[in-house]
Amino acid sequence: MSYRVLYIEDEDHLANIVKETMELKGYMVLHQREGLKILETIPAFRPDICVLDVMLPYIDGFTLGNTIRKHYPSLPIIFLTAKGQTKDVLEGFSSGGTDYLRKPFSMEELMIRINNQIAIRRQTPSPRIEHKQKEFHLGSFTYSPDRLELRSASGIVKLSNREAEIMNIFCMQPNATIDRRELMQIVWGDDSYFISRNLDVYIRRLRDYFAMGQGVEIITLKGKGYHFSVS
Amino acid sequence: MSYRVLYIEDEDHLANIVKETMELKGYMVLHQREGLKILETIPAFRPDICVLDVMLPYIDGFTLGNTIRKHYPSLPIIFLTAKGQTKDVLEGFSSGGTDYLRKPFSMEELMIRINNQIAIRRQTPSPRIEHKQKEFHLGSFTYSPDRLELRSASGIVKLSNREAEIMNIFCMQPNATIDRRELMQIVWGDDSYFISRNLDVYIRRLRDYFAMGQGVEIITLKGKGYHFSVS
DNA sequence: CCCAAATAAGGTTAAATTAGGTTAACGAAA
DNA sequence: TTTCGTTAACCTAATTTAACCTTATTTGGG
Repeated sequence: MSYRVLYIEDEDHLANIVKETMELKGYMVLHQREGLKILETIPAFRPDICVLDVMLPYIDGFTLGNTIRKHYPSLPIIFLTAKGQTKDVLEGFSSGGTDYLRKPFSMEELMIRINNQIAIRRQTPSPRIEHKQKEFHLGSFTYSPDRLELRSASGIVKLSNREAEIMNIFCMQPNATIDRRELMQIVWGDDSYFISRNLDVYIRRLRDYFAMGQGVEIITLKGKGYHFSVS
Repeated sequence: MSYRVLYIEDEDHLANIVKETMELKGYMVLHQREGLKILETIPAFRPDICVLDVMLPYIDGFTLGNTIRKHYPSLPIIFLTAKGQTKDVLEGFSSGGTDYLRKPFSMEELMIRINNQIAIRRQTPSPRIEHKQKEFHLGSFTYSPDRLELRSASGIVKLSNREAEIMNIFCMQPNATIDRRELMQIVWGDDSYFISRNLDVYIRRLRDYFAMGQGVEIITLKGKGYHFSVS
């Protein structure tokens, strides 16, 4: 089983190196440049661990850590702090960090600490991340993520795993733009060409389902992603 | 309240510095030069955390860590490793360490990590002691893990050992995704092809049972595992 | 500055693959 | 000898791959 790492880092160069190394070790990594939408990303991606840079635009890492801790008390968080900032480290732990690493760090060191945090957490029988909502009302449809069911006047459709994963992401952000690459990253852990055709197939299926009722539409934003339009 | 640190270190000079610094910070420290009698020391001293040097006479730190972990699964252990010994570190974590520090370390760093480990442990409500529930109410069913019985309006089904093992795992995480490989690892200690067909057989049997009532469903998440849907 | 060709992005459909499901039968333990 | 767990052969459905199609966006000539 491959573990899922949510990694927030604004420096692209560093991020790419770290991401690739982690992927080589068999982890599924979702990298984002800032944490504004983290409360939507977490239930969609269901990470086993978060790795947060501390210096981030918009929201700093510690604030982010606090937010995560509030909603997901048992999700491990590793902070990446700038060197020589002990005060920061203390603040980091008080804001819910379970470990930290000073920059510059070796990948080896990071991997060890990630493995360790996941191992510690797995010993404790802790609840996995669940969908916060039991049901979503979308136009003339009702979607239940627990039962993977899409209900409407014309009947019940059982969604497959992949179909449901995409639905879950859409439901987190109704009437918003969902980035195509990000979507692929979350569902397939990859955004290559073949996955891309693959996503198309599933979008097609969802559109078929939604055509059986009213009020929901998946609108293509070419070059960007999809707009999940719900009324 | 002052926390209690059990500190095993054979270098007297270093040990004194560390001990004194910790005491200045208000910790109660018991320092010993080797770990031969650790299983007598722990219940007597009741430490909140153990700090173990790795290079020790008679018994090395990792072996010691293993022993401690066996008897006190939730007691945090910090290893102090010689520099440049990554292999050792990995071994250390697998032998139950919860953190480690490379020599030479700063006292500040050690204090931070000790505090953090104690804090983490305090957060965990009932650390690692499995709380076995007497009965689970699942839809129109009642499952009793003690009696291996699944009761519903249509009668009582006696579950076999294997059936119950799988049920137990499902009941720990209702409405969550259970990884297929992980499930096989837990029940059979193996996730090979034949085990896989085997699991299918048992899933089938459980599904048959649940078909006799309502509110419980085992949903396949292809490529992932199962979703134990309970209402 | 406009329009058509070129190109890139996404859509459709069906075949291929792989993961999982079903059923029956066999053998070991109780 | 009955129950349970495993193996095996065969079946079904989700997912991926592939080939081909359509539409938006870009580009460059007039």
